[in-house]
Amino acid sequence: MAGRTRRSPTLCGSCPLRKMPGYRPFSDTELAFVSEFKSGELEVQAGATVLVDGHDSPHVFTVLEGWAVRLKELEDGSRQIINFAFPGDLVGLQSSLFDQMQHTVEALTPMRLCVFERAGLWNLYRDQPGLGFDTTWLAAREELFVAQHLVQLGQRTARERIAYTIVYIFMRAKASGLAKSFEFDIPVTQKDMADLMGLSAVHTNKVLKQLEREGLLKWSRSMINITDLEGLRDIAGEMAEPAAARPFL
Amino acid sequence: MAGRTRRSPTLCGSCPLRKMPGYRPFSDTELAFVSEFKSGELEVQAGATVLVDGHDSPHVFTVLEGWAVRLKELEDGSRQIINFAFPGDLVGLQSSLFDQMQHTVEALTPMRLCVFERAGLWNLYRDQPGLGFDTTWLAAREELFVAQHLVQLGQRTARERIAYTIVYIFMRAKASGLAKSFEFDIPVTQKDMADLMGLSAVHTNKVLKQLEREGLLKWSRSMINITDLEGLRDIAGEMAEPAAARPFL
DNA sequence: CGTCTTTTTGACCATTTTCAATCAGTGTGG
DNA sequence: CCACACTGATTGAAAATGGTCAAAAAGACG
Repeated sequence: MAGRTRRSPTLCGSCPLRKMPGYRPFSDTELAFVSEFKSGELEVQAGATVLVDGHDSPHVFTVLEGWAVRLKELEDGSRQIINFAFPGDLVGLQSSLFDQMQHTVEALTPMRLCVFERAGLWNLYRDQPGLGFDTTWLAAREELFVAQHLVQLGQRTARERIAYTIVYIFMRAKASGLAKSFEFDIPVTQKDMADLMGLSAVHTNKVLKQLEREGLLKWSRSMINITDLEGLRDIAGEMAEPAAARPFL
Repeated sequence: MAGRTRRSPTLCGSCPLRKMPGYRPFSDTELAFVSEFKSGELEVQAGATVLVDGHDSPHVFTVLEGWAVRLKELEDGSRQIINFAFPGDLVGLQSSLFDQMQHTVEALTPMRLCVFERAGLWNLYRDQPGLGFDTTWLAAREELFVAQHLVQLGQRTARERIAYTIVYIFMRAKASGLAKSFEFDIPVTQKDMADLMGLSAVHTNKVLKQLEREGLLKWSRSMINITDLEGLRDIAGEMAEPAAARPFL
């Protein structure tokens, strides 16, 4: 729960996400509502825990900057990453709907998150049906992504899963402005990738090295360079993503 | 897409689900809205395909009676079951939100589904914010279930996954009135269980037999008898479910 | 009954895990 | 600036969980 309120909160009117292509623009009344709804900004360091499994939170957040993971930790110490959270993604909705988080949210990079009072969520549905609709859209898209991950774990080989993960991360990072080209910062360890795809870190490394030998990618330190996206896509298989401009709060 | 309109559609006012414990009751205006929103009823046979992956559907459905599976079929013929759909569950929302289904929905038993026009969904958000909220609730719960499955596939052994699945099915079937006691009809083949938990049918069978030898359950034909729920729970591990009374449309 | 699907079992195989060690990169304090 | 510590990456060898193949048994259905 490390973090502090920021000195100069971003104004919704000049929200950097709204300028990005692929993000649905707001109407004036929506903008006014969200500006009012937003109660603050949370800034956390890399590695910080934003939300804790099993706990309640009075807030919902929208990622403004940075990457996070949503993950589940088991008693035996193993962990399963459920998905990443990128800018524009909502985190903590579970807490508002079910009174308690069912997973933990951890920052992979320094992050800034818009803070909303859970209590105000109801007003959103009442006053801004379009934003209510958007919230459902975001929740359903999240389900879609998790289901796609499930398909990988259930039916595909380690090689396919790894290729899928690379393409998935690239696609999402690109869409959220965190990757400008085929070479980009990836604040994800090989262990993280292993924990996402249900593999051991050792085997993940072996497969990655093999893909590297085949000239598909190059991963050094926290930088990845995708040298053959089409090749990776072929291995990865189907990668559905909603076409429409995505909403966000 | 087999199915036909039913002779005598169920009236929302006398919806059997509303009488079930654990289902959130409607207010009068909500009831009136949904009665109007409901445009028909779809009755299908066991094995019928309700919604097809990759296709668009002008409808959203609420399961009124019966079980379905939501699944993804791969090019190589393998399939991954994403989740079951029980009475009260919404299916086809993806089609309304993303213009196309990202999975197939198949009936496991004869089913009846309430039909809603996708075009009317927007009115629901506008006129009945509470129901809009409920729709988000349902979508988020679905994500929660899929994430729980993901954790099983990623981190747990075959034995644990099978025990988890049995308990999960029991819990959901009980809550939706499809299981009255520890012994109930289970219209799920061992292959289905395998396809849900990312295992082979052969290994699934071996594990099930082992659990049977240990006196935890008995599964003959399409009937399952849970003889030691606590034992299964111990193996299954954490089984989160939202406590609050669930909404439905 | 005869056919089809599903379940069951045994034998063998292999993808992936676990274990063990080394190496590389990064950060810290003296 | 260097020794030390720590985390993450890399590699090889051994072990194992779970998969594939094959075939028979048991239901289900017309």
